Formats: sequence, C-alpha cells, structure tokens
Amino acid sequence: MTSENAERPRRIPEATVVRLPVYQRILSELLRSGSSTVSSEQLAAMARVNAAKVRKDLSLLGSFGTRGTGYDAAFLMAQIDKALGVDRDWPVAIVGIGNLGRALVNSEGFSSRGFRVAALYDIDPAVVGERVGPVTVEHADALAKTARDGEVSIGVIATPAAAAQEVADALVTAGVISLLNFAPRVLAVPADVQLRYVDLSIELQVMSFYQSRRADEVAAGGAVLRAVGLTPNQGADGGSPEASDYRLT
Amino acid sequence: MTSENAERPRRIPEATVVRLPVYQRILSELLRSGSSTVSSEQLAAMARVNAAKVRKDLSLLGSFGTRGTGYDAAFLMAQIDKALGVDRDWPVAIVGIGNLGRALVNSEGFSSRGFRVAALYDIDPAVVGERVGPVTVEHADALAKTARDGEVSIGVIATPAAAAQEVADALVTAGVISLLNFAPRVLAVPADVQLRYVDLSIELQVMSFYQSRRADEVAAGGAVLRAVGLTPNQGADGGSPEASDYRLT
DNA sequence: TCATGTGAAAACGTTCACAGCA
DNA sequence: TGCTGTGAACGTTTTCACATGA
Repeated sequence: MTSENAERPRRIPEATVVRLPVYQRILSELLRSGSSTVSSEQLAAMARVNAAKVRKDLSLLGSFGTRGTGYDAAFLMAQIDKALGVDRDWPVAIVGIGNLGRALVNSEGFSSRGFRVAALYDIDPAVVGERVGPVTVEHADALAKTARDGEVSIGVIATPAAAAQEVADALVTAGVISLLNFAPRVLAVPADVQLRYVDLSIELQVMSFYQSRRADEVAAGGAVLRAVGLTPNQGADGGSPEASDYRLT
Repeated sequence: MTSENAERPRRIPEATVVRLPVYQRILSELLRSGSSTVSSEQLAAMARVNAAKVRKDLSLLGSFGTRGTGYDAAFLMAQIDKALGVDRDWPVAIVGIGNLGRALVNSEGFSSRGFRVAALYDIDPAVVGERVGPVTVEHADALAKTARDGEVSIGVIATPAAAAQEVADALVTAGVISLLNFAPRVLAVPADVQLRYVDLSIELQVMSFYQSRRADEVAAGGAVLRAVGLTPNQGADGGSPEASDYRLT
C-alpha cells in the first residue's frame, strides 16, 4: 500500500544498514570526481572493507551491477537512497543552538543528502529569534506544537549534558520517535524510540584502545614490522599497494 | 614488559570495545547520582542491551563483580579505563577551529574522560593566535613539528570537507596513527592508520532507514500495536516497565 | 576476460540457562 | 536469596570460491 513495490524487500541486516551510507558518501565523491562506474573492489578499498562484503551488501538490494564492468554510480546511489528511505522527506529539528548546533545546521553533510532543517530550538533569549541557516530559532517551549503537527521526523539534541534528558522527554512527548543525541549524557527513553549517540569521548576511548593495544604488541615484540615511517602520497616504491590507491583528485 | 601484568589480557572483541565506553558513561553518571554499586541488569537497561551481554563484556576484563550484589561502580570504571588504555596520557590535536572545532574543545565529554587538548590548528589568520579553551591556535603549518615530537596521539579533523584529505595527509606524515574525522569526506590513509568517522549524515541515514521501515510495517498492518502515544515521565499506569525506569535524578 | 552474484563454510557475536558463590 | 560468571546453543555476519553473464 506504499506507492510502488518494484523489487521484493529482502531483509537487510543491521550491519549492512550502517555501511550503506558509507557507500553513498563514496559514490557521491566518485561522481563529483568524474567516475561514472565503480567496482566492488574500489568501493571496498575506499570503505576499508572486504570486496565480497560490498557485493553481498549491494546484492541484498537487488542486482544492480554489470558483470565485467561494475556498478553505475548514479544508479546505485538512487537505489541505496530508496533502500534507506532517504527518498522521502525527512524534516529534522535541532535543539540547542550553541557552537555544535550551528556547526550541524551549516554542515555540508546535512543538506547534501536531502535532509531538511525544519526547526531550531533554544532557550537562551539572546538566541531565540536569530536566523541560523535556513530558519529562525524558536523557543524550546514551541517544540511540542511543531512536532505534534508532524513537522519533525528526527530530533537532534545538541544541548549541554544537563539539559539533554529534559529535551529528550519533550521531543518524545511531542511524538518524535527518532533521536540523535550529541550530548554526553545517557538518555532514558521508551523502548520503541530509536536512539543513537554521537559522542566524541566514546570515539576517543575506542581509538585509545586500539592505539594502546598496538603499542603493547610492539612492546611485546610480537608485532609485524610495518611500524611507523609511512608515506601517504609520496611516491610508492612498488611495495604492496592497498587502500590509498583510490585517492580522489 | 609493560608496567604491571596482574590479569591475563584476554582478547577483547571489537563489538565489546565499542560498548565499554558506553558503560563508562553510565557508570560515571551513576556515581554522580550517588549509587556506588550497579547490577548487570541496570547497566543493560541504561545501555539498551541484554544483561547477559553486559556480563560477558565485563567478564572479558576479569571477575570484578560480587555475586548477589553487583559491581562496584568506581572500581569497575577504573578497570575499564585500564582495559581501554585510558589511564595513559592521550594528547589530542584538533584541526579546524570553526564552530565544530570550538564545540569539541569545550565539550564536556572531552576532559571529563581524561583526554587532553594538546594543540589546535587552523589556517585562518583571524583565528591563528586566538586562545580557545586551554590552548592557543597555531597555524596548520606548525602541525608537522608538534606531532613529530610525539606531542599528539590522536588527530581530530574538524575542517570543511575540501580540506580534510590534505589535513589527514599532514597528520599521517607527522606520525599520527589515529584519526577521527568529522568532515563529510572519505579519506585515503595507509592501512595501518586507525581511522574513524563521525558523520551527521551517516547517522541520519541510518535513522531514516529504521523509521521508514517501521512506517512500512505499520502501513502493511503487520506491526505491533505499540504505536505512538507514549508517556515518558508521566505516571506509569502499571503497564510493562522497561528501560526508562533507571532514569537518573 | 573480468567482475558480479551467491551458495556453502567458517568466524564471530549474542543469548540462554544454570552452576557457583556472597 | 540474588546476581555474577560462563559453557553450550543459537543466530548473524563475514569470507571463500566459483558459476554466471556481460
């Protein structure tokens, strides 16, 4: 009962879902750099994953490649957009218009992929009423009304940690069921609300794990010899060419 | 040959590694709210995962719990810090001091977990020399020297997309082997450089997938009835209490 | 000839269920 | 009694290897 049903909607594993936007980014950059077709091997190198994985992922959406040639980049993008549901309208509200909120509003990764900044909220009187990017900042109290009117599909929390839970409550009460939280705070929301965290400190901790593990391996002497001394874009001496081959422009 | 070796360093799966910082955040909030012990069930509810998973994750680091009681929050935090390598010094450099860079420097999730802003870089003459947070912004040309002196362990890229690759090259050439990229650009780096993306557009696309999938289910009539109409902090009517029980203060 | 698409196998991660201990 | 720690069962994801087709 949804508009069209051209292909069977095979079940897409979560692991694939998080990779699809990565392929989108790569495809859009390949297109901008003039390529019109791309092989699973190229995609894999740029995404830093295995080529078979790329093929499996893409084959879940349908058979869009051409044997002996590869994939048509523009066509593939459109298909992934469809699978991700990005071909619909996604009005996004951002709450908290500090440095982070402003960075998000103006970020290139925002509008470039079809997402629409529908509303901005803050409680600071000095900010309310200001025009940031495409819209004017409203007082957070107005949130309930706007969201209830179906004018918001995804809520982005960019407030200080102390306000995050309160904002999440307000968004949920207003009927928003997808929250993206940039505040370093654990949020309590009902089980059927989609909630994702974007958190500098979490990322840094993961990086520190891998870097210190590597340091330990080196210290233990069991490590491979591919130590430091790497030259990214200086002439390759014919060693083992890997990921950085598919460098753009 | 590293300082101490009290427990065997069992191999920690990647999936666990990304959850450990989440537990850390929860623990630090529990501590602040006055709790000193925590059960796997509480941790699980707040992290929105299965309790068995929490126990498995933690048991990989050692046997730190007390049967019948739970885990000592402060002690557990210290153990996880050790496993993640966060107990070392992690000087971080941020390149690109726009709105995003400033938001990162001042972010609560930064210093609160022991990471240290060691250097800030930009190329805008209006910004170079300015003091932001704890340090003064240097010109990006100075990057090579500082980093080579071992003064940077993790590089954070917060520039516009157009400059991201160039900055990544500079960081890698300077010997930085862990990069965190906030720019919406695919980067080519040598295989042994640790590279992670933090990307609004990727997150939004994942959210849109799950929300549109849910919409499809509802439209198809096969969905559960747990539709909208949720009340997060308004009185519970005795239904099925779930995650939002463990709400803090 | 070259690169996709896909069964089948292997690796990995999650969940169950309960023994063991405070 | 209550909650951890963990083998064993289960499910998912990755990888291999090759048949298939442009």
